Amino acid sequence: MARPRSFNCDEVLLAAMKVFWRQGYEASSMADLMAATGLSKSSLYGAFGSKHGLFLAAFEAYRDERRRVLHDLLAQGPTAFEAIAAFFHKTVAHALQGDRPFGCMSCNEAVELGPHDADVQRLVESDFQNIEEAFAAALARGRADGSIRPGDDRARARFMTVLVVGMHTMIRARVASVVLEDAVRMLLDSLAPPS
Amino acid sequence: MARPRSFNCDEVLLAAMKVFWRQGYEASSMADLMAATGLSKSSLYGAFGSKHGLFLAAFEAYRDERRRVLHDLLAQGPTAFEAIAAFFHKTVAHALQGDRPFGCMSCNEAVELGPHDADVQRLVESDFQNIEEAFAAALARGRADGSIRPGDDRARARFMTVLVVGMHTMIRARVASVVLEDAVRMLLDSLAPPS
DNA sequence: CCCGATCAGGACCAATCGGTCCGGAACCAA
DNA sequence: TTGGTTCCGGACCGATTGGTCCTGATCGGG
Repeated sequence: MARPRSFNCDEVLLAAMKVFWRQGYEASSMADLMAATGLSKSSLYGAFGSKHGLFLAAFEAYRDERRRVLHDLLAQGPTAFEAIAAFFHKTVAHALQGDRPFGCMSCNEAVELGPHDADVQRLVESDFQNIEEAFAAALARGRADGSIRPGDDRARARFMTVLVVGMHTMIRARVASVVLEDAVRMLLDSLAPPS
Repeated sequence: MARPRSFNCDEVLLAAMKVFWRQGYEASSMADLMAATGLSKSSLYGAFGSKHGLFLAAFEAYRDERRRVLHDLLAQGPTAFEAIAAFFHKTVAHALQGDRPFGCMSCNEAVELGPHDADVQRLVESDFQNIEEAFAAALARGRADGSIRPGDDRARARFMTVLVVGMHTMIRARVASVVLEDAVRMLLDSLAPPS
């Protein structure tokens, strides 16, 4: 045929995703995206059609990647309780780290584009659903290994999802980390088996 | 002297606040604000100096108003537990209502401007602090009237703050209300005194 | 070899943005 | 009445935006 694509689509989407994640959709200009991806405007429009198309592709990549990481994190560790504890502590630690106080891209875009963009709303919803399912799976494991107090696991998974969303929003606001630590402690207390 | 101000500053700020609340800062144009406030561009710039100045004034009005409402809501009712339960149920009901799925302005601006605007970050932080204090006061009342299980009230107030922030973000994303209801139920279960 | 596709890069466009300025009408105190 | 102030509304500005189009160089399969 002819000359093939000379760039890696996944790497381009990853670079674009970082820009959108940090700055949001409207605040990210095509110039920013060209610089971050290393591609020319012609190539970006040729491959993704529009800024919005590039955004949706990058957002979808974010969601899929996050789903993988989340399931992996919550599946490891000796017990489900310890996996959950490690996950939340790591989330708080990221907030302290300072170089990445960008929160969660789904939360950010739920706020910015959610009310006006059905495609984005759908992706946000599926990401939140993924989080809930990952927690539900971890709670099921906890029920099996006895590391978590018995309870309504579906409701608890939803509860934890809301908590994670709130934490990420507050991380982006650079709230004092002690607030997050206290919240995590309260959650873990409610999950720990009765002594 | 000369001709006095012919508009009510509070009403203007309230109108501007609604626009910013729903659309965010960047997505709100001066034309939107002129239409909502009923003032001309000249008057707006004369009174507030800039779009950013108008925004900060409107945001501050939001924070102050919210502080009042929150303390009032959590102080009424026969017991602290019932006041807290009513507050969370009302929050969820607002999400169902449909005509106001705008979430919380502080959460929205924490996401949009928080990372880049120190003034906004300060206002967001103080709003979150106000929420925490309102919950702390309610928990103290609950300790006195025996309607709430004893525990670490400061940590619990922070926990509830994170939860509220998460709920508002998810409300803006138009998430299924059952998720919020489950989360509220889990919270109230953890606050209810042992039977 | 050579056609067809992809690349970079810049010219260019219409639209929108926040902000400034000006003219004239409205208003009130002195 | 007069002078200072506020109001509106529109003209105007420079900057930036997403998007289109074109040129030319580059590359690879038939």
